[in-house]
Amino acid sequence: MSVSMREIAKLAGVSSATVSRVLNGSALVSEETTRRIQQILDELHFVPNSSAIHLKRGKSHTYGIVIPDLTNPFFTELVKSFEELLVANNQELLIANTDLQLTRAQRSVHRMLMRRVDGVALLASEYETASLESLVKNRIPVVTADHYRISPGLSDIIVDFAGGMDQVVAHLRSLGHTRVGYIGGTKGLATSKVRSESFLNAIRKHGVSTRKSWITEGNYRVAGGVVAMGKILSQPDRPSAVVTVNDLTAIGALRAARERHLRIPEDISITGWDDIEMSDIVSPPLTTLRISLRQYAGMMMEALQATGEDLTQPGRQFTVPTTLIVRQSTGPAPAAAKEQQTREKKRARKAETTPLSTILPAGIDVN
Amino acid sequence: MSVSMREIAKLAGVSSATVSRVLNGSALVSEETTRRIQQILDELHFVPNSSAIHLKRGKSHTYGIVIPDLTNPFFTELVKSFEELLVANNQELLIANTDLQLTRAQRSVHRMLMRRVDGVALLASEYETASLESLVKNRIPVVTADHYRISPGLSDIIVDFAGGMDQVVAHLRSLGHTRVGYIGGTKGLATSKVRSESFLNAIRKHGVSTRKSWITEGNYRVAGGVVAMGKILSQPDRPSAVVTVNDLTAIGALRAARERHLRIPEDISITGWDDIEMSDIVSPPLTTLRISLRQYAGMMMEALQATGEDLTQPGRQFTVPTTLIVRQSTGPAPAAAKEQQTREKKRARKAETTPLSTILPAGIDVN
DNA sequence: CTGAAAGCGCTAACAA
DNA sequence: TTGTTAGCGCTTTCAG
Repeated sequence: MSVSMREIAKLAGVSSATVSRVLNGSALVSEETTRRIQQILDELHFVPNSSAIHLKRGKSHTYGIVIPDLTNPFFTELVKSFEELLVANNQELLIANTDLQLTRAQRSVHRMLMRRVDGVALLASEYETASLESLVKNRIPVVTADHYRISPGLSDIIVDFAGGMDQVVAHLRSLGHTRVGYIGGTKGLATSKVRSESFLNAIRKHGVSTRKSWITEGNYRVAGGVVAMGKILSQPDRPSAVVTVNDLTAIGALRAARERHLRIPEDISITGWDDIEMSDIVSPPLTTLRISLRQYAGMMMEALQATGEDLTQPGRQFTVPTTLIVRQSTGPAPAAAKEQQTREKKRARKAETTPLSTILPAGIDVN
Repeated sequence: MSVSMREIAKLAGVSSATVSRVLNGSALVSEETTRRIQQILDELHFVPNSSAIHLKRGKSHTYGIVIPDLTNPFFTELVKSFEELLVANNQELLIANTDLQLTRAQRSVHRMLMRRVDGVALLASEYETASLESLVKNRIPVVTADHYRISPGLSDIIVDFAGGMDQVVAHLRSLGHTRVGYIGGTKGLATSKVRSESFLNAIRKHGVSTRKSWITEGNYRVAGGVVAMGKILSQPDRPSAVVTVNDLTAIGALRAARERHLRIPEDISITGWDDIEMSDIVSPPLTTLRISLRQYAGMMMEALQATGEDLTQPGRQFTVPTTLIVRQSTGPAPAAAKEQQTREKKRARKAETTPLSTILPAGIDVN
């Protein structure tokens, strides 16, 4: 076992209360004793036991975050932003990775409960009501992502899918695309449904056409994008652009297209969503929708703190906006259905019809 | 505050000791009381307070891991493996991201100390002696990465850089490369030095030449690779292959080469290190050295547990091997110094001189 | 089979 | 300015 306050006190010839006072900088302890105690503290490398403090004070100063996939950059980047915020506020972060497994999600929540965390950000989408319920029952503030539901102690942050889809589709339309496909997220998740509906609405609004066989599902990961894009590309009649549900999916789609020797964006345009660091690094760099992670993390904090004050409050609904980032994975649509024949023409027209306003690479400091 | 055992006890008309017994499944409590207590437990969604348990039992059942960059896939993938191991062992993982800032590293270690973690994996390289020292002084088992030093309570895991460099350089040599450049890691870090020396040794051994201006430094990130590769490529006389210190650096190098319209591997070959998931996704997929993260995580566990038993033991030195994964970022060397002229010839010879034994993509389940 | 009591390391009245 | 005391929520002898 490590050193305890009592031992320090004994060595200094004072009571543990005095040591505690020195440790907390508080109170008016004589300079003399302070110095003496401080010296012993340093010598013995004393570090207070947080469990004891927590037990006594009843505050854990810890927030939890439950994410579905630690290897998805969107989440790690978000975790990073959130952690920075917490550290600045003298709080700790407990991270739990569920790997999309229900049991792991439940255990994670259970651990957070045991820790008596001050709040939980639940970004896993496969949680069932049980986890959420026990959190709420235990009066712990919760903030969810794209859950589309709030209640006392439960806030929610939704991404503006409608607005974002509107932006991408408008962008594609302005490039001349009228036949657009879609790769969505895991089937059965509420957020997947909202996203695909937003896509369909945008399609309708902008007079762009699609067809059932061009609407596919992925799993928010690269592999899912590869498979889904394969399905779209194996059809005799292909769309000239494919909108995907997130950057990892888009990267998979890119890969599938490359395997079939299609040029991007000359033969087919692809868009992503999230603007993870990687999206500017793949070839070609992805046109995507950026979500400000600082903003997102800030909303999580705000939601958790607000609810923390008063658990009877209804909880808040936040909406995080998206920004269209145009890079090289989208370009003018091939003129006609038989793309092959139009390459020459297209090259000639390229200079005038390319409204690509490229922005600086994100997250890459080249100098 | 949440429900405590005492309240449960009161409701069940028993003492808290009995409730504790039921909770721990232990002892011989009558079925009748067990059932009665269990019901109340369920009804009230009771979850024990881990701080109290920790305080009482003196065991935190928590390990800590300090990493320099949460957005570097190598680390997140490692964290994931490590966490899986821990969860299987009923332990928890406390993650700390230092973002390469010394103060953050120190604070992280301090938090781990407060938590009385059972062991710490210190993967940050910028830690100064102070952090390590307080860990050791507090009798907490520590395992470091590429620290090249062990002592009582302090184990170390080193990657077999010598062996790995030998493999890459041999591979390049067999492809006809005799002029090879190198992009290393952040200057001043011990591990960077070991890596570059390993490279130089391998170069010598295989009769490959390099030159001072081809030996550059990055920062283990994409941006550093871009800059370093830029320096190499801006020289009138270029190497035909560049070995880099990790995959992120290699990806940066790839990017820099692409910006200069060089074809890879036709014009220049590039190798990475780590075999992160992304390395098989970029274009072209990277030839790299794989480090088994399961193995690495297993070693961390083993080291921590072994030292945990007996802190007077000297600590162990582990070496993790590497496996060369050949993908498409390396190919036959251009025949002569003036690469441009040899393209045609090379194409003709390609069939016979290409010993690329491509392996299946890692981490991508296409079906 | 169950309860009483002590104590893990710390803080916060309240006294002195 | 400092010490005494009680107690946070739990486990664990030791009695009964």
